[in-house]
Amino acid sequence: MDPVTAAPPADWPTTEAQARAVQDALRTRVILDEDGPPPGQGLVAGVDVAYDDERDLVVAAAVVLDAGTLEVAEESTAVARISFPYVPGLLAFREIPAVLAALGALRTPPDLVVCDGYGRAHPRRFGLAAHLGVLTGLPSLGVAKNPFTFSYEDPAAARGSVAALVDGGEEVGRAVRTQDGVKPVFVSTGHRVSLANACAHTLALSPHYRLPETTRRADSLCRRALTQVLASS
DNA sequence: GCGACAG
DNA sequence: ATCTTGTCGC
Repeated sequence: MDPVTAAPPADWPTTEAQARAVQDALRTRVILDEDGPPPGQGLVAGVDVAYDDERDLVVAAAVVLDAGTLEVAEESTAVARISFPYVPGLLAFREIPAVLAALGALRTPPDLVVCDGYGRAHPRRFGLAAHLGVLTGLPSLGVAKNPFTFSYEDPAAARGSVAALVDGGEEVGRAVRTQDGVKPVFVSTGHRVSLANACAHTLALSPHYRLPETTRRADSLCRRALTQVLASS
């Protein structure tokens, strides 16, 4: 399937101050008191992006898996101009236009969206997963590969072990060991999903590798799509 | 003030 | 994120 083309909204922020103001306004819409869909059922979408800084391009992929079998149900991709520089804490403004377009190109909306990065674990409690959840209305969570600026105790070595991810004395996420003896991933809630459920989803989606199948699939798809785009221009 | 900092 | 081959180990 060819990538759809995306453009940011006319009022997309230009400065860091504007972007932080958008986060402060939208964060009030995050829903934290829902458990979210049950792990192992329904459709789960993984989203990720790949960049070409030279050509100022970002390619997003959405891969929908059957949560029970982890088989691919549907895939989509989208291309956009890079709409914001990378600034820690403002990652969403770089990725969201392309990701929204990829999600919008799906025939069936998923029951849950799994993002690369953070949700509630964020300086202003409004990382990529929370932002995407609010804009789509879909339950969402974030799985990051690094602890960012947060602190945590190393979880026990066994798969399934968890430890709190702490920011200013508050548990903003969890370090989750998805494979025996392998570095944990860092899970936080996005929108309409509890932290416990977010961790359960992450484990259910990671039977064989450190990262969830959703993000592995989305990562490889957006890289392939970027290569395609570059080859055909 | 300086350094660190999701992707 | 991205630049990048072989290589150590199960």
